Amino acid sequence: MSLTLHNTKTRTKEPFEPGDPSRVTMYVCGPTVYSRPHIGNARPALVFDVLFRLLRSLYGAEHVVYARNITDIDDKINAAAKESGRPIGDITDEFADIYRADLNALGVLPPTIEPHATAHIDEIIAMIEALISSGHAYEAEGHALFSVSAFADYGKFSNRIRDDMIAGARVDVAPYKKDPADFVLWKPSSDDLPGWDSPWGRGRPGWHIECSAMIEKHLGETIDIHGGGHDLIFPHHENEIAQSRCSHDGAELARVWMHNGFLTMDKDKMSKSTGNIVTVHELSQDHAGETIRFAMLSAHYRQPLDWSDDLLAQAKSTLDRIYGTLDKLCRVDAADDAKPSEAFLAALCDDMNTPKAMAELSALCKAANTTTSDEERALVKGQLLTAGAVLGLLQGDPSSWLKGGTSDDDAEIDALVEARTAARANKDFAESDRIRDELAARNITLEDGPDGTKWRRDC
RNA sequence: GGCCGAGUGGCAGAGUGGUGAUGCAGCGGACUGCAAAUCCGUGUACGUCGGUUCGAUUCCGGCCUCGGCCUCCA
Repeated sequence: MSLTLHNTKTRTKEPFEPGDPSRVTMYVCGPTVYSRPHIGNARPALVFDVLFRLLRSLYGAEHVVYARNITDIDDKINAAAKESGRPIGDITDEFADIYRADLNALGVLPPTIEPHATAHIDEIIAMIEALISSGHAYEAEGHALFSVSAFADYGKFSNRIRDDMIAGARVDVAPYKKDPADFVLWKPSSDDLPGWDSPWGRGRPGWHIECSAMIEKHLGETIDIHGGGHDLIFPHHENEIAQSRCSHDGAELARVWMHNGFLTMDKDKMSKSTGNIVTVHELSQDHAGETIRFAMLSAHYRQPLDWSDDLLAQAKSTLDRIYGTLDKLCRVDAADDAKPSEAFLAALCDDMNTPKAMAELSALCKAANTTTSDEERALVKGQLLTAGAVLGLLQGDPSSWLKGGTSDDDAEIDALVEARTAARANKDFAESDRIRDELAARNITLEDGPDGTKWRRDC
């Protein structure tokens, strides 16, 4: 199955061809750790988790190297530290842990490498020094600045014309800049801010340089896939490209650039600065991580997605149906050589068309529920489970899913169900219906089937 | 102003130059003691105005509306 991916660089879908199929490299811009991640922050992590799983299944788990960074030096972190009076390291550690825990709850696999910016100061300084000595950057008043005029392709990636940007007057026109579009590689730190000694004095790295330095160190000069949110195309990725290519004799930084679309709430961009957010933590209080994951993947990753309670409710209903099907197959062993169906893989390999892939899941459910062949049931069960694994879904115990996990009153419910079964055996339908009504009042729904009565918790 | 992207049936959301994905919800039926689940059936959907075409939701152009980036931002 050949993989096709949309490349931001060319704005088209292209066949994916890694430089080395035995070492497929992917880098995704991770979080700046100073607050809890909101569900919008989780989209790239989730989307590229699916790509990570897909690449592992296509090239072999040992042949994919996925790096997602942690930015632990940043002015917002400094501000949070000052406000709370806590040491910066405390804050970055706490929120990095929360980030990992929140993503874990959504079924996101840990990346192969999780580089921290502060652990790569030497590499950052070395890259800046090289850029200065090659004439692509310069020092000014304790800063190191990248000279955009030294990179002829600057602006090509994000399709931006320099004069328009400067005319916008929103770039920081600092007096020490040779050109208003030049951006900071290194900036001085006052004594109360974290800083490292450098050839340009005590200071800290600019925003973009950490990614260039960490990619070079862990993945190489040219990587296969670079991902992130749509808003990072400019300036972040444009600047990364400038730094890295000028450090590497013009070698391209990434063969494929992928950018996920944004989440909205009530049609407005979800953004920390506007407060229009819901955190992963909050969502996880009321919804299973798998429901949240399913909801996120129900739209194509490049499309905008309006996040709402209704979206989550629909995701839950659909998952209930699939798990209900799997529950009916509980006595069937999945086929030994199980693998996802061709149609499912074809959908995912078409630029990660998760909605279409999920439609295939429904087709499999229908097949399972209509066939009379045990052989086909085994086949379909295997296809459902292996397809689910690529999406990071459906790996839970179906019965447990339907019951909403384990609860203190499970035994009591089981007892009532047994009592009802006894009543039904005696044709005492008044009593059996009374028990069912009693359970219904507690959001318990019963299903009488060939394997006896099953129950599930609706919420 | 420049640059992106989007407008699909009650909702979500794929896709395609010509037989109306898929899920949720609704309706009818089968099944069931009755339900539930499941299955079967059921919807004259593609912002708008033109153009190309035998034929356009799908291609081209104009327009309208909405969102994003151009400053930190997933």
